[in-house]
Amino acid sequence: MTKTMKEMDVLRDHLAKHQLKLTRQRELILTAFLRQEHITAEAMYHQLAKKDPHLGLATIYRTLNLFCDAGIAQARHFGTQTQYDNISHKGHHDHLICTGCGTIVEFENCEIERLQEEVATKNGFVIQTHRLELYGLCSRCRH
Amino acid sequence: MTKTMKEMDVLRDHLAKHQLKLTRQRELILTAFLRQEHITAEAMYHQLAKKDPHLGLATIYRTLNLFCDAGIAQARHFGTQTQYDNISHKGHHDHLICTGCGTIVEFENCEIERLQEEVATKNGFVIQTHRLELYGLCSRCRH
DNA sequence: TATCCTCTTGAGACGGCTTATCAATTTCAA
DNA sequence: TTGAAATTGATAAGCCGTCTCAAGAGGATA
Repeated sequence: MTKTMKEMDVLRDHLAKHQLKLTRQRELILTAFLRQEHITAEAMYHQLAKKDPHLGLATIYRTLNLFCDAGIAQARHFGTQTQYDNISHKGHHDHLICTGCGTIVEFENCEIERLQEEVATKNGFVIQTHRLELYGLCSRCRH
Repeated sequence: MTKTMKEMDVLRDHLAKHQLKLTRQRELILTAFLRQEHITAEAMYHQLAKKDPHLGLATIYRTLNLFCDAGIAQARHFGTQTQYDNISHKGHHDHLICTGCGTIVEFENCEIERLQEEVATKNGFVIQTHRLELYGLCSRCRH
């Protein structure tokens, strides 16, 4: 079973549970979405314009938000725009963000993830996803 | 020397260095800002409406952004709004958020914070602030 | 302290991003 | 195949934050 199919099943499951329907547009957007780690609605709009010139921007926003509800995507506000992160990659990508120049460095740290699990367990939670963003100045912006 | 005075001096210093002026509004907003850990422009607008009904929202935005330039505050996008964090505030907490019922549990974990510093240093960053949110199901919502 | 140049303010216009509206279309269970 | 219900595309509307500009305030200088 490919990764794409796994996500598609998650979507199908969510749709069934909520009396929603699987449409051509939702399949198209999911397929495109799974090819990236994160993307904005606007960027996807341009990316898909070739494949379906009539696909509306509103539909993309609606669909990406649907993916968030289904647990496939996660919205992250950065600057004035919303980034939609692919959660299946997300588990291992946190962000260091320079408040000076906006540079984003991705990192992963198993030890931090382990401690997160520990905190969650201590509070009776089971983690589905998380968001960790460190804001500061990169070496260049400090001078 | 009180904490308020220390921040006020930082502001004065920044103003002097950039040929800016210390106004009644800037003093008022700084005093209010230092009383909180983080606040939105809109919230501060309502908070200060009693003290100065003519204080404009644009002035609050401009002033909070000025504080960011001066290194007193830090802007962080949260939801659709911008949160202005008080950088000198140390008692920072992170959040465990239940995706089932919306319950939010605050926690702090020194070990995680230490590891964050480590990651930042390794990448040449100096952290100003951070945000850590763990999303999952609480014990009640799992059943 | 009075003067004067410059910076700041307040009010509202403006612009970018996202969501709401609604008639036409599509999905899918029966 | 049919029909109720969900979805779509186009665009209007809404929200948040910034810009504009005339009126007002700060503060260096004498």
